Amino acid sequence: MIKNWIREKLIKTLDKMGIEEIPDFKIEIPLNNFGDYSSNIAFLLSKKLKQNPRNIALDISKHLDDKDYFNKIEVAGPGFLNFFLNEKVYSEFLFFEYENPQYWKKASNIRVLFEFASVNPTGPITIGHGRQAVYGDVLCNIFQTRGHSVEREIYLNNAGRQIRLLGRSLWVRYNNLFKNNYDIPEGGYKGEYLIQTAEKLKDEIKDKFVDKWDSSIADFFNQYAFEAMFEGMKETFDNLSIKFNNIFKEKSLVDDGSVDKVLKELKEKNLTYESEGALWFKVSKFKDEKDKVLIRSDGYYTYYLTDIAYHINKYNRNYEKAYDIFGADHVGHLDRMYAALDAFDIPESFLIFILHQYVNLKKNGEIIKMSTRAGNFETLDDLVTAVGKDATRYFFARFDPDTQMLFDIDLAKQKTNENPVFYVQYAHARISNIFKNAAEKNILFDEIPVIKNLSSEEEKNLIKEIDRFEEILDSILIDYKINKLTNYLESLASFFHSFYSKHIIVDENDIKTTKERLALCKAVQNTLKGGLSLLGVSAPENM
RNA sequence: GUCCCCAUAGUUCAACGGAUAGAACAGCGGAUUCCUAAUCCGCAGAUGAAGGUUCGAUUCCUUCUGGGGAUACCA
Repeated sequence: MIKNWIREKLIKTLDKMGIEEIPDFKIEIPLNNFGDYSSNIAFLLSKKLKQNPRNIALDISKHLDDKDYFNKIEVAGPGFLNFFLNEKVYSEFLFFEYENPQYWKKASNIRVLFEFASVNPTGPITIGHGRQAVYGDVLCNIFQTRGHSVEREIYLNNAGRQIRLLGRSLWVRYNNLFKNNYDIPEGGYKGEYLIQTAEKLKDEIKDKFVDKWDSSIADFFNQYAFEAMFEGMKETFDNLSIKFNNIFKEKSLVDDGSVDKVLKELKEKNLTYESEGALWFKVSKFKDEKDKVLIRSDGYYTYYLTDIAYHINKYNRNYEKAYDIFGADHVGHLDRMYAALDAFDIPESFLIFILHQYVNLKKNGEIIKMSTRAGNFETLDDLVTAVGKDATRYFFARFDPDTQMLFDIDLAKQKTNENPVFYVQYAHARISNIFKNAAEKNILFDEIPVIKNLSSEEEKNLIKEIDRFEEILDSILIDYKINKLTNYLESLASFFHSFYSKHIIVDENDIKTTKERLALCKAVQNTLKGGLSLLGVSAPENM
């Protein structure tokens, strides 16, 4: 990276000047005429050296004399160091890019687990869930490409209370088909999708369970409903190209005794007690939180209990780290989970929670609340059908996970051209076309030329922008804000479109410059393609 | 009440504590004998309020206001 190269030059220079303990300074791409790159180092040194920043900057600029690479080093304003680079630097970077087409990919050596999209399998995936599914998938892609061996896992709650409510709700719908009126239970699922499932079931078993109900019939309905819902989920994820390495079912933890083992150990450690007929875990012993129920007074295990067993299971699978991606409603879950891990001597650093805010939907100009239970929601499938996979994925990836997003459904479904994904894709397609055009004129792009004529603002901007790619990816590893990637691609595309409209790229009268510009186009295209592929969005040759 | 996120242009979003707060859409005005006008160029338009820290604050701290979430024997 060019930035790192300047950073090293600066550090060496400071060393030469006898300055020790160099603070963590910045190299930035400044606005307008403040050079190609600039640094704030002088401000940070000013306190220590008890000099005004301007003088320090002047001093550094005198010592940093590398005429081969810097055309000019300027001290500006209160003490910024502004670097004007020689074309040679750009040329070398482009050459490197060309020699290593996917230079941003790092070998995967850190084994991590990502859990995301663990929605309750009690109905169709909603648009709200779509945000998390896309978010998780893209984040995994970025971790994977920057040196992590990522496993994607989805956890399905198929053992607890809601699956029973779901089963019973299905049974009611099934009976309704035979004109038997039963009511959907309190807290049950009222969405119409269960009617369709009931119809399918009716075809299969006819009137076998009409007016009949016992625990084994309940098990049958629970299982049938779960499988049906899960099939639907898989299809939805498939349509968005979201795949999981592991599908982890809550029930397996009950069946293989993991949950009982957790209970036994907690009891042995004297970390549980009974109260009001329920079994509680002493969360307050570890965190400033209320104690929590593990087993309800009606005998059902809580989500919390099975989730403890689940995370112990994760830990025993020897990942370097486990990441849980949850919606904002899970904030309360964090400290409880850490308390439980603590009880089993699992370090907090093993588990990282990544929370994202909700999606608010706007329909017919009104903001609506979604509820799977009430049967009042918009499905993700409808959205994908209406606008396509690329636009859906790009749209969700585009928002800062920490902010609530307002999603205007009508707008999204109709005016798909408003989605900036097309802007980025168009830049890619345009470049493909340039190469087609060059080939038609028999200008071959075989090897990268020595860059000598790329000195316009547009060309330098493009190279600098390409150079930012790795930096953007790495910063996402730290703050998990994947919207930086879409921002970046839009910016790169914008620089390209601007360059394109000002310069003729394929020019038969100037083969030399043409080849250099083709090299630049190749690098832009390569980066666009790389970024889009991390987003799971296609990079079309034609539009 | 307490805790967690958020508040930027008419709208939807940007901006590792840096110089003149960027885009997109909407609005207004331009550009195509030449590689795709799904584009480009120009105009107009914004940091919720009040303090504080700093050479410098949209960014950090405090208070307030407004929105969302949590505070379940829901998951």
